[in-house]
Amino acid sequence: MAQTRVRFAPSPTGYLHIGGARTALFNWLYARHTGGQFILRIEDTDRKRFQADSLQDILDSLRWLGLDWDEGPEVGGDYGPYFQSERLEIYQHWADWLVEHGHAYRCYCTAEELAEMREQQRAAKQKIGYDRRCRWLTPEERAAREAEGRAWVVRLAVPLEGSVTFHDAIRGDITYENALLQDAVLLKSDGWPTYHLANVVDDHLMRITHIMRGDEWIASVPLHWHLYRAFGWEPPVWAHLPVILNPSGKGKMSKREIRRPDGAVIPVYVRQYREMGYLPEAIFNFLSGIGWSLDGETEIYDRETAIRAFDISGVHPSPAALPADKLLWMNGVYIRELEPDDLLQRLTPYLSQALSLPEARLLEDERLRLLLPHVQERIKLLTEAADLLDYLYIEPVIDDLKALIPRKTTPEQVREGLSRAIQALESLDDWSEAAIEKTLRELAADLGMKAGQLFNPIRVAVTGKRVAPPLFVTLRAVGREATCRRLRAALARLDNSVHTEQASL
RNA sequence: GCCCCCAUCGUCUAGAGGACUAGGAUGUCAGCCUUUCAAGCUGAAGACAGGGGUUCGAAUCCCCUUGGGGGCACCA
Repeated sequence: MAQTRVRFAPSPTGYLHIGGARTALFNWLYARHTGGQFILRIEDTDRKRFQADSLQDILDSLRWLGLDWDEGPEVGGDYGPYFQSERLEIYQHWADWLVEHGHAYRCYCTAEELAEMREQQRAAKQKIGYDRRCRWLTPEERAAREAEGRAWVVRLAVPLEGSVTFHDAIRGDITYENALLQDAVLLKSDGWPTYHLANVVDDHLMRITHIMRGDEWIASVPLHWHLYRAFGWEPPVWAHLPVILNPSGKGKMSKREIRRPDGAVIPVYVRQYREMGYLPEAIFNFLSGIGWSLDGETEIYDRETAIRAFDISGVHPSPAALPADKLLWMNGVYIRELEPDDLLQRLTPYLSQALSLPEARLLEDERLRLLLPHVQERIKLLTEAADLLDYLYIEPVIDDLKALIPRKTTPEQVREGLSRAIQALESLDDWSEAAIEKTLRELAADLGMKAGQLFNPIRVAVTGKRVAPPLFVTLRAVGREATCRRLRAALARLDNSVHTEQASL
């Protein structure tokens, strides 16, 4: 059997969508599984919707996910060009060919005429659709219109009767009545092709063996089928992937950012996931599990494992809601599996941005390395790390003094605890975790307080947060001087508040 | 409106007529651990959309209903 050749054919009308990424991923997996080629083709025939920065985003996002292409932009290949905008003569040639062989015809209708036709159809409650008026033009009528210099499009002359049955590798046989089909436009009046023509011509010329794409394309397969037949070409294998639905399960995944009832933002572009601190390997793993599963048991697996196991026959046809909470969990799993150095490398750009610090300074900061393992098991997104580390670089602000007072603890106890902690820590010779722990535990016992009653106020005083990495390593990282300074500051605020806020405390 | 596709826990899924008392994961809840929060460990609740067939036997096959999704452009 000939080598497998699959393609991902995005349109540069927007950033790479998560659903598009899944389509690309499945194609890529199949190419790698079969040892075939994965081709990237840019379908830029819609000049109205073209967005200049989207092409770069698509390339960047695919590379970020590790979906490398064997032929396509910036890579080349033997079947180029890979931009449809550079293949216009090819489409025009084949459009002419179809007209000459009676499979297509020139239609001279203007947009106004078509609008009027639809209006009449609506009024008469007839079926809406092109009535093929130009299909039946006599040679004389045609010549007259050409002589007038009227603009024309090329339309496919679909059979009026009969039906098409084609096979879908995921869904089986699907039948459409020809009578329901439109004489679709193949070549626009500006000489550019529509999707239908360009797609069929390119897939054939590029020797594509399998078409895997979103199932919103199913309805246009009959048209393509007729095109292949008119050309006398062998159609590839079709496999229509289930669409990804919104996390709510309602409707196809939005094209733009969506918001959950609880206010959480569900990103839809790959770049948004990257910005939020998702790992590419987590996205890869996650996406592969929508509409396909490795074995029904294993959730976490690497790309080699997925490549080995992937097959079109394992793709199941039903639409799936994007399980956003599962992705978050999975990202946490991948973060926890990272080697410390790797984690630091990946974290640095996010920290640098959040804390406005140069990356170099972060990379050489030993205190960061000390805290890193503890941050690692507490974050599910790379962007969450800053909140667990910022007190290393900025003096904490305690907005709410109540945060200093644990439950079942009096302000007096806290004041006593902080005050004694300062004394004990200032005179501590050995600023190690073990020594700090021993000191503070003994102090708590001495004061007759539970560990938390003493530790929690210290945590808040030193980090400004109720939630932070474990206390002793945190104090070690922050350093004796800063620790004691912050404890004193907290104590002072507490003393100060006795007069002004006593009632509320 | 017409056409097409789809249908297992809230969600992602396993399930190719008997191995199903329907498995895994996530999420939720409870407990343990514990200096906070996580992580980890235990445990619990939670699904074959409904109705007809076919068959000795149906989550699995067929039909209908219902529900969901998609398509009907000189967009892809």
